[in-house]
Amino acid sequence: MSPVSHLPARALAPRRHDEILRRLGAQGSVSVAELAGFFEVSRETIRRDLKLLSDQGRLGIVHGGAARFEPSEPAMSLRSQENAGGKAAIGRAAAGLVRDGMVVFLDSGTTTLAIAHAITDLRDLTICTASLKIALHLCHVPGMRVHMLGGEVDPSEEAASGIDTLDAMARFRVDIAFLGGGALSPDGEVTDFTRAGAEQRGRMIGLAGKAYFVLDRSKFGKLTPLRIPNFERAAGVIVDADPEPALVEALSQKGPELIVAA
Amino acid sequence: MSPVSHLPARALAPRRHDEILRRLGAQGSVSVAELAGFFEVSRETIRRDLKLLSDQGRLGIVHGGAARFEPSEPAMSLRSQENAGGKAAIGRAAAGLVRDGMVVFLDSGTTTLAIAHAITDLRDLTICTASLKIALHLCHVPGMRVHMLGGEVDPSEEAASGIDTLDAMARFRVDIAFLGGGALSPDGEVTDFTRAGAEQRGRMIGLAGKAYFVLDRSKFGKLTPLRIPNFERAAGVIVDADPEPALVEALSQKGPELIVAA
DNA sequence: GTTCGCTGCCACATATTGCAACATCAGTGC
DNA sequence: GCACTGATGTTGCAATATGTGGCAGCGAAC
Repeated sequence: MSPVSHLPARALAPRRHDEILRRLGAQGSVSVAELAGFFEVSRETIRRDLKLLSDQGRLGIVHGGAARFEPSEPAMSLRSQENAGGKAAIGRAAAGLVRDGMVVFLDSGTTTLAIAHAITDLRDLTICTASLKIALHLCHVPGMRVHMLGGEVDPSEEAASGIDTLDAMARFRVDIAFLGGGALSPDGEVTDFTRAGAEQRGRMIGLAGKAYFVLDRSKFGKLTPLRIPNFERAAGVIVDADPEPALVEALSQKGPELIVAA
Repeated sequence: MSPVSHLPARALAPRRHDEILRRLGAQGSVSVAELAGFFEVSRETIRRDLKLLSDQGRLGIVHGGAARFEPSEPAMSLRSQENAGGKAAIGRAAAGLVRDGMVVFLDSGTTTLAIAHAITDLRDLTICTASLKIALHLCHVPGMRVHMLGGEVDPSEEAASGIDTLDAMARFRVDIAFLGGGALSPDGEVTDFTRAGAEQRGRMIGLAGKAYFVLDRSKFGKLTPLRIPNFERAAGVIVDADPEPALVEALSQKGPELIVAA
């Protein structure tokens, strides 16, 4: 029977959505049965709610309920192992572009961490980064000033991100920036996993005197969903192996110089 | 009819995964039998969960259970410190003051790092810290949001400090703050080494609902040059041993409660 | 009255789980 | 080193919970 007659007014859809999102924030996950009981509606209704919120990208649906959305990228500890040699070569090549006294921005990521290890010979650098590990490493190197950008910490990157980070970034005058990326697409463009990441990197291209992307060979020809704004204004792309000729050609059309690290 | 289920609510898969990872973070390893008992599911289910998480590279499977890869061992990093036992006791006492859902500020320092290790059992905390190591540790605990405060990194503290940090701090509504200090002076006051540190801590006393200082016994009776503004408005001082009676008396005159951790 | 959106019910598809039988592993005593 | 033993890991299968799509009832808006 329909639960109309003497029951208190049934919760409106937006009210359910608010409550669902509130619970998600509080508990990390919600179950369909639990919510159906709470709102006194059928499971189908809850599922439709979840489907809707999922389409908006506000949560991820799992069997039996929903969970906070987390873009799944392999854990940091795993990625740092992959292609360590290539990353080190990129690190050395990148370090060669840096001069004493510069203000250097280092993005989060395992390749940029390799750069952090490669620039310890330089003097009087000001480092600007959102990566916890990079900050932790470089702050112990004499003659370096490290500025940590604040923000909400993304566990998969071990770095701050979000509005506060963008905000903090804008305060610096950066001589040279090294940026990571999710992939080097076949048409010669660097793309990213998340909207926020793409935005942050695109912003930095504009802020830095010179901006280089660093991508190891495992990122070649992959596809991730988001284009990086301003990409054509980057100074270069540093890689650790020759990409496909078509990719090289496409990249040279766009503008950024291709640097292959030995 | 109300579509409420009368079945025993079974834990959602993501909830199990969160709990498993949380325990891994806290204890370093988990056993299949233990988890099966806790969730009231069969061992096979737990094994399937572990297999899944292992495929994602978030843990390693061993005979009888699972262990984590990264040796960010709480035990190791803390044991290497002086008076590790005392700090751990303070950590537990501090964790006892925190409730699920709170916004917690953790100052930099080894004693507050011990608190970070002790609060991994709690749920849905928002952590606000300037310490790189605290952020790095807690960002991997499921159900915690970590906000890193930006600023220039002080190598001796491995934490951000300075004007940007003060600025970022002021944006948060903090329920409970745990602050370090340079010394517990004989007249029952917490003092600090630097002007900036004293200022930052004094500011946080005003911002937080409750502010506790944490000081292990090695800080008793020492003298450092700077008084902490607002000290008398702090909620308490947590220590790991009974101080001199005179010091206890002086402290009780000022206001903050003295908590001696066992 | 009609249309439209939301909801609940139903039948059927799919996913997850527990059980049971069997294979392996880590100790233990000899 | 070897056999024994209890605990742990694996696999196939059946039971059950959950997901999906169609359809109809009910109000609200027009």
